[in-house]
Formats: sequence, C-alpha cells, structure tokens
Amino acid sequence: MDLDLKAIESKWLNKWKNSTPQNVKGDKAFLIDTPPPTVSGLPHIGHAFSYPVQDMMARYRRMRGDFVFYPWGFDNNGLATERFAEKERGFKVSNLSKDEVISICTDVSNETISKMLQVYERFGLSADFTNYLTTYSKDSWKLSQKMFLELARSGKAYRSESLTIRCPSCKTAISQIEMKDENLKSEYFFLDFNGVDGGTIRIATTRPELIGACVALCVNPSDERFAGMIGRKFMVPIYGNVVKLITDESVLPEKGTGAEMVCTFGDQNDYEIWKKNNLESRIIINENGRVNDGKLVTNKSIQEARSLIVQYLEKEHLIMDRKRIEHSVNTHERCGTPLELGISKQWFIACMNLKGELLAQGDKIKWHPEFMKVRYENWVKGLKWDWCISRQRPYGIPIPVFYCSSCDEMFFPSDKELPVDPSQKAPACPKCGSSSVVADSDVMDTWATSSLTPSLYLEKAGLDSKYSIMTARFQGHDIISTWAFTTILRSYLHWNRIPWEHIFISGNVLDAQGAKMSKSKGNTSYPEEIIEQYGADSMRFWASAYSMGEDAKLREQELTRGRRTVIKMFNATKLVSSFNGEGNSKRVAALRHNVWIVQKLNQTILKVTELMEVFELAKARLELDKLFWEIFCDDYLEICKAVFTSSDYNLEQRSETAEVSKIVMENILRMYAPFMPFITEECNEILGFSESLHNKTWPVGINLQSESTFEQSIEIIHMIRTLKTNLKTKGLTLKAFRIGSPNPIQNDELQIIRAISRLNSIEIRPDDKLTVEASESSSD
RNA sequence: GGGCUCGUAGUCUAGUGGUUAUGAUACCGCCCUUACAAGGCGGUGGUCACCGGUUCAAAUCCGGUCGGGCCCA
Repeated sequence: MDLDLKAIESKWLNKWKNSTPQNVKGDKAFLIDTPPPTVSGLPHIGHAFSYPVQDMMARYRRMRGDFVFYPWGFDNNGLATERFAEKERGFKVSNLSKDEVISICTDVSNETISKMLQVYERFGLSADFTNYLTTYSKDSWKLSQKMFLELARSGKAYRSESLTIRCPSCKTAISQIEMKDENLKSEYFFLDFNGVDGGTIRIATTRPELIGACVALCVNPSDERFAGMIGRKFMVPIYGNVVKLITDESVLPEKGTGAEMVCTFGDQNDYEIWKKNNLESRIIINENGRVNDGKLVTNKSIQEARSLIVQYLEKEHLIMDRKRIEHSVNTHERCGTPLELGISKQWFIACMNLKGELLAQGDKIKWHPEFMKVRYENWVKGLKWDWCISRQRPYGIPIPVFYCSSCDEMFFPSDKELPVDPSQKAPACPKCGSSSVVADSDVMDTWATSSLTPSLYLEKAGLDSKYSIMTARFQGHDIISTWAFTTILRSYLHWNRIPWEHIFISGNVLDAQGAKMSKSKGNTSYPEEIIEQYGADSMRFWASAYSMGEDAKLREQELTRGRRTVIKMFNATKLVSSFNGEGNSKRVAALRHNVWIVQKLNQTILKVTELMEVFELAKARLELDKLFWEIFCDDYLEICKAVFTSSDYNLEQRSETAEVSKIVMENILRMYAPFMPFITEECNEILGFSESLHNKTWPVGINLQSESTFEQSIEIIHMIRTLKTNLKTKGLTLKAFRIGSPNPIQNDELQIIRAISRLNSIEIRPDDKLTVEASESSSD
C-alpha cells in the first residue's frame, strides 16, 4: 500500500498548527459552546463519537462563510479531578492539607490536560486549541465568583440552615444533581415497639442504626390492620423515648410490615413527614457522617454503628425476624456511597420557585432531536430541592463570603477584588469594624462554574460585548439534567435569556453487541487505538453515520467502509491528476459525458447542502458517498479512462474531460472536507492546489449551457457489464452485441460504449425498450 | 414504578400510507496487460419482534404484548 495514513495525518496536523483554518469574517456567526471534557482520564470512545460531529458542523459553517467561534476548554475543577488526582498519585485527600491537595490537583490536571490535548488534536478538530480555557483558571474563578455574588446580592442565592443531602464518604453536601439511584442488597430487621398502654406494633427497617433517631411511627391511613392503633404511644427500643403512631399517604402498606419508623433523617420522606407533623428532632449523625446516639454508639461510622446496634438487639433478643432484600438507595454518583440527610448551613441557588419559567426557557431553545426536551422537562418538573452549591472540599472555587464573628454580619468582596481566596486575608467587618472575621471555607459545586461556559468562552475571546446568546450547544443526553439544566438556569437568572439557540444531544456509544461500554466489562475502546488501526478520517466517517441523539454502536464495518473511502479518494485523485489536460478547452463541459457528470454533481450539491443546513450529517454523507462511489468512480472515471485510451478522441476533447474531471473531483473533496479533513486536504494538494481546502468555500454548483442526455448510455454500460459477467460465469466471452434502443444513440455515446466494452462489433436497432444482448459469443 | 427511545437478511442500517423493502458488511461465484483485490461485476440471504385494529392499501398510523437501551424515582 502506498498510502501512509499516519504520515498524512501528522503532516497536515503540523501544517494546520501554523495556519489553523480559523475564523472567516462572515456576518453570520456560528458560536459553539464546546463541552469542556472533564480532566479525569484520557478521552474515550464517547468523545471520539461526539466531538467530530461538532467539528463537521463547524467546518461546514466556516465553508459557508460564517464567522465560526469554536473554542476549546477543559473542566479541571472540583470533585471529579480531585478523585482522579487521588487515584493517579495514590494519596488520600483527608491526610493532606488543603494547600497540598490543591497543588497536587493542579499538577495532575496540567499533566493530564497536555495528554488529552494530544489525543483531541489527532481527531482533526478545527477548534482553537491554542487558547483553551480551564474551569479552574483565575479567569474562571473571577467570573464564577462574580456571578455567584450577583445571585447572592439579589437574593437568588441564599445561605440557609436546612435539610441537606450529604455524602458520608466525600464528607460534603451535594445536590440533587449528583444523586444516583442504585439497587443495593440490604436486610430488613423486624422489631416490636411496646405500647405505653400495652400491646405492640411490629415495624421493619433497613436502618437499625437510626432507631436512636426515631421520632414517630407511621402507617398508611387506609391500612386497616392498624386502624385502632392510630394516635397511640409506643416506646422506642433501646432508648425508651415515647413516640406516637401517625399516618401518611406516602407509607406503602405492602412494604415491610406496613408500619415504619420516622427518623431524623432516614430519607427525604422522613423529612416531609417530620415537617408536616412538626415532630421533634433527634439528630444522631453529624456532618462528618459519624454516629453518636448518646447511649451505645460514640463517634462511629454508619456501618460500625449499624453492627453495634444489631449486636445489641441480638443480645437482647429484640430482633423478631430478618429478611434479605434488594432495594433502591440514593447514592453519590461520584463514589457510590449511600447518601445521608442532615441539617446544615449551606448556600443554595433558588430554582424551586422557577419551574414554570425554566420550562418556558426550554421551549425557546431548539432541541435536536426534539424528544430530548422531554428529559429536560421531566427533570425540571421533578426538582425537589433548591440547588445546593456549597461543597466541603479543598479543591474548587471558593465561595467569596465573609462572616463577622462579633456582629454576625455577612459581607462580600467587591467585584474589583475578584478572584479572591477568602481564606487568605479576611477584611475587617464593614458594619462593626471587628477584625474577627471568618471566611467561608467551602468551595462551589463544579456545575456552578461549568454552567457558565457560554460566558467563559466569550469573555476569554473578548467577544462578550458583541455576542451573548450562542448558536449551539453539543452534549450527551446523560448530562441534560446537569449541564444543560444548570446552564439554562444560570442564563435565565443572570440575563433572563436562553444560553443558545440550538442544543444538539448525542447518544451513547455502545459496543458491537449494543451493551454499554464499561471498564469492568472489558468492552471499552479508545480513540487512539481506532486511529492507529483505521485512521482519524475513518473514525470520523463512523461518527457521521448516525442521526442526532441516536445511540451508536462501535461498528467495524463502518470503520472499514470509512477506510475504503479514504483509499478510494486518494486513488481517484491520483487518476484524475494523471489525465493530461494540455490544450486549452474554451468550453467547459460541452461533451455529453462531461455535461452529465456536472449535472449529477450539481444535483448532489443541492441535496447535500439542504441536508447539512438542517444538521442531517448522516444523510448528507450518504448522498455524497453515492455520488463519489457509484456515479463518479464507477461510471464517470471509467468513461474518462476510455476517452484517454481510445483513439476516437482528439486533444481538445481529452483536455475538456481532464478539466471537468478535476473540477468535479475538487467539488467532491470540498463536500467531504468537513467529514474527512485529512485525506481531502491531501487530495487537494495532489490536484495541485496550494491553498488549504479548509479555507475554500462550500460548492454552489457549476453553470451549464446544455442539458444532459447521457443517462441512457449509462444504463447501456451497466447492462453490458452485467452481460459480460453473466457470460463469463458460463465460460463464455462476449465478442459482439446488439443494443435495442427506443432513442437514437449519438455518435459520441457510441464511441464511449465501444471504448468501455472494448468491442467494435456493436449493432444498434430500434426497440420499445432498452435491451443489450450478445449477438455472437463463443467459448474460450 | 414513571418517562423517553429502539426492535427490518448472520451482523449493522435506510425507509413516517402506495410497484418486486434501501444500502453496507459478512459469505459464495467470476474478473488482475485495468487508479483502487482495502477494487469491480454478479449472487445467496427477510414470517419488517408478536397480537389485534384503522384503511382499497400498513415496516410505516392506532391499541396492546414481549424484548433491549437510556433517563428519572
């Protein structure tokens, strides 16, 4: 093989570095809110699928003359990167000081970013890699803190002591966004509560360690088994406090015994019942996830507390029954630990009061595909909490707030002082002048910064005064409830506008069997392996084979087809450039076969452009493939070869054919350019152009003076091929044939038919329909 | 449990009411004095998941069942 894909790719990557096909100055702007990949490992196959698709749109719009803003960024802020750094360097955040953690995270993040960059560059993306942003940079700090303060000053963000979701393993508050339901194995313990006035009630619980937090018992009001017992008082085992049996619709009669403990706080439902009934609190799990029940358990983890309590219950013969079950538990998506609820002081961004407005914002954005909007709507409708944005972690953007210990005043730095690390030096209290001022020690949720990417990108590029709403967001459907939601929310809260006109949702990448890829299943693939084996253009070819929102399978056949297209394009270009175009044809496309191919080209340009305009990349490329393979290569190039080998054609006719073949080839390359930037650029050079293909404009078609009447000849050529093959399989060779034709066959058409069939004895007679048959054949 | 989505040759896929259901890939023949054997030509291969309904006409529309996937609880 004389085609070294790797060499071609690195050759062009180097050349493009010095002259990235960046922004044409068009009136129309196409502004992309690029998803900054999380700095928590190398790019995986999902990235190989989604980023090329964005790039195809960017390249297409650029060729259409738009001003294309295609920035790049990395999300190296917060817990994901912190966890990644722990794993990379083998340390525990809890064993190090805050400064040490930050310094290691910064190092790991810098190293990883440069590795990630190398992989992304190989994708052939035309994003501006030279000026990428990171979500933990000082610029990002500044904007993120500024925007936070805007919300805090206007009351849209508030600090409150209220129910918080906590991860006992990460030791921080989290938000509803980071919750994940998981089916976990557990065990029901059946316990009897003795009535103060006699009698007992049996309850089932999976959380015996919370008995000390029990403040009521609860059953469903329609559950007749307990009808006579409502309102009666019972004694809590071990602790002896007295609780009342109350009712709530939310209790499911078929769960356990139908009677359950209400604890402060077992789950969110406990909290609801607690609030509704104005119950007392017995908080036994502290902010660090340690249990202190004042009796049997002192400063133990939840697991340890559970076994202590169970041991005690067993010893006292208080467990009436046990049953293994599997049930759905709220866990932390980052670490899988079951979550706890507690009361603590946190910062929240209000959104519960905005559901209607947020749904209306969603309606103003064009969703591709449309049905993905439903996911957004479901999420907004299902919101249960305001967005808790404070995190008790070392690595993140600090919450820029001070609290005066003397007069309790809360105050903020001015915008001019940003970015600030409030822990560095606290100013005196502006109200009472006291110097005993404490800085907020928390950092912000990562999403509190990444929800600002449209502004982060535009500001970094100095475009924020010119543009406010971006054209397109590209992202996966797995983060509709996180990134899309928080971005829409912030945009609404700060500016009362939508962040982008369009949102493009890409699907997941599954393995060839349709199963989700995961490291534990061992079915993951990495983009670099694919590029090594098939080349980046083939990888992009595969990525362009799916409609928006559709899950993709890693299909070998699509990669194979992509590589074949690359090779064929290279060979076709070499052939076309070998056609000798000396002599100067005045009239381009006068010969029937040339008019025909130009007409086919024009038709395809129209179709492809139409499809690209509505973002139907997969369908556009199929049209292009059809033109290139079936029409241009299989038919037209065969005709060209005949023109150049047959003595029937003079210099001028050859010259015209050489010229037309080159023009059509070049137009095909332009249309393939967004899909396969490397091979098309290489072919563009082979054709003799010194200007980069990616700086050229999108084709608009070629003017023709005449109509083509060549279609019938093409049909005849196909029929001759079939006839030849059919005879060959019988061991016969076609020597002469007869064409029956309803239309007259022109002289030049006959020339081509003769040249392609390599036969001279052709008989033509009128017929009702087109036929081709052997008039004399013999065995070899 | 709720929502969304998908089910078409061995595999993957096009096809939102109208000839004989598109194409790729795999496989089987035949073709190297041919830009490309990583090519060309031809062929085998389908109860369009299942059941029912609407219609002159259903892969397509409606209802249900089964099965995958994702999101949310």
